[in-house]
Amino acid sequence: MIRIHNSLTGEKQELKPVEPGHVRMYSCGITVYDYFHVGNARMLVVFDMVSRYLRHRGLRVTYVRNITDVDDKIINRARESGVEWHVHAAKYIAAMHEDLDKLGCMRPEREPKASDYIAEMLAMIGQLITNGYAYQAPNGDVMYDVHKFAPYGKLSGKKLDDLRAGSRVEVDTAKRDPLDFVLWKSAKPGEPAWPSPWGAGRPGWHIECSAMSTKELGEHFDIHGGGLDLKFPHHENEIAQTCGATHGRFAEIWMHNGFLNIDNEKMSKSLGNFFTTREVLAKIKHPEVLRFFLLSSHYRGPMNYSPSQLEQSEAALTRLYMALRDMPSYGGDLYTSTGATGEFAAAMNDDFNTPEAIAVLQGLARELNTERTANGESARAKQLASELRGLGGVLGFLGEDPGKFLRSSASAGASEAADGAPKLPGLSDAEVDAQIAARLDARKAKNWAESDRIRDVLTAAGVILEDKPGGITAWRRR
RNA sequence: GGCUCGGUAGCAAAGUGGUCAUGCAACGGUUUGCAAAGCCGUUCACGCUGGUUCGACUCCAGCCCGAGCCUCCA
Repeated sequence: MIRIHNSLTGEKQELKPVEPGHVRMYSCGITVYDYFHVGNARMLVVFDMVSRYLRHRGLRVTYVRNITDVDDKIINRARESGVEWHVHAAKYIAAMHEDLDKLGCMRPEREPKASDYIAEMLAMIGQLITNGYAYQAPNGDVMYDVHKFAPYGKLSGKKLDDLRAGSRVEVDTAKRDPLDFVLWKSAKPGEPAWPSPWGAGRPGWHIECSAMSTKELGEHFDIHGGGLDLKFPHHENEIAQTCGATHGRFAEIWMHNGFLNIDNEKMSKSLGNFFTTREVLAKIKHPEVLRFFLLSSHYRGPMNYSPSQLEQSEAALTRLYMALRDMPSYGGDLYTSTGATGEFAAAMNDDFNTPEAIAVLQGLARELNTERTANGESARAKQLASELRGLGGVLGFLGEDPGKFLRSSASAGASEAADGAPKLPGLSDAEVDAQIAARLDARKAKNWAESDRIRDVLTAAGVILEDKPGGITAWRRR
């Protein structure tokens, strides 16, 4: 039984797919005006993890994650770059896919782009007007009439009066109520526009997700996710739109991931604490380190991004890979478990408790180490290795060849390392092997001074040696 | 002001009414030519104040501190 915290009720509830055995989930993807930042990465990794786990449990999953490709920021950036908006968007969609592949995020079943769903949005807006939930304002914009939708505010726990009391909402005479939001923006010179019954224009942001999710998943599906900041107003508005137009039930469970903060503050450009995923990936040993970090705390809580925490994640992940080193990939049956699989499932079934699931992996690594020390590559060791690799795979890591992972290092320019240590001179694998061969000769001659000198050189280059029985020296990069 | 969510050992981070999280770091042991890695062991906790209880970090109340949302935002 999989229990998930539902933002709509504030409680955990059992996942019971509307269509038995088939989970349909939607998450609000990103707006492709730039490379996405590590906060976006958290949301993308979290919902990838959710979809992976549900699949792992044997459920059929249809995961839809949209791409917002029509938006003020895109239009502005495109203008600055002197290209058409869709050209700008296409560039960052390609970049997004590159970064997502590195992060180990599987492609969702569908990745609808807002600009391909204009017809569906117009149909929905028309239906909202018919149903009395929307009106065209004097300036030509079509607005949602918040008053007409009684449950408005349920998701975010807000009341219309309270929202107004907050009153940071700017006065807009085109609106009947300050909280009314735009469904269709009338065209402005130089902006993309599509014809509509209310004049040429482009869609408001909120209607995009209502149109795409219902078109792809129907009016009643299982999970709708996104970042905590989308809870209000975006998701609130989506509910108002979809339910207003279809009178359907829309999403059963709403999931929201917490923020990724920098120095305990939300990332923002004004504070200058803004990191793109791309630049972070360039600084770390392996992309899985970032994924591991993002899953090392529970998805709903806030988490803090810092180089030292990335280093801790690297160390923890390295420990897992060390346990798997020189263990070939056995095709063993994951489900004939040592018990860890059950513990892992119990953790994940409880609202996707990835930190606890990772603790299970660490326990498995310890058992594997102990077993290998005692009995070498025994049947049990193979079982443990297979299980560790398999369960890690459910979370989307431990997919790399251990030797390759351990010998990888941050790409050039990044060895300034999190702690500000000076950049280290790099050595190719072949150079390292040559040095080790030379050291082995020195060791055979019991020339410890020379042996240690060579090791010091390698250490300075970020290479750690491990002498094994039988004159074998394993190595890895730190 | 309204509405949320947090405060766990040096750093991160789970969890529970009554022996254990887990990882990193530190210390000791084992091992090693010396290391590294592994294993074993040790140190270091549950914001404050009351209450309930045989017993609370875990439940309740109050308080303090921090963050977020109420405006585009993962």
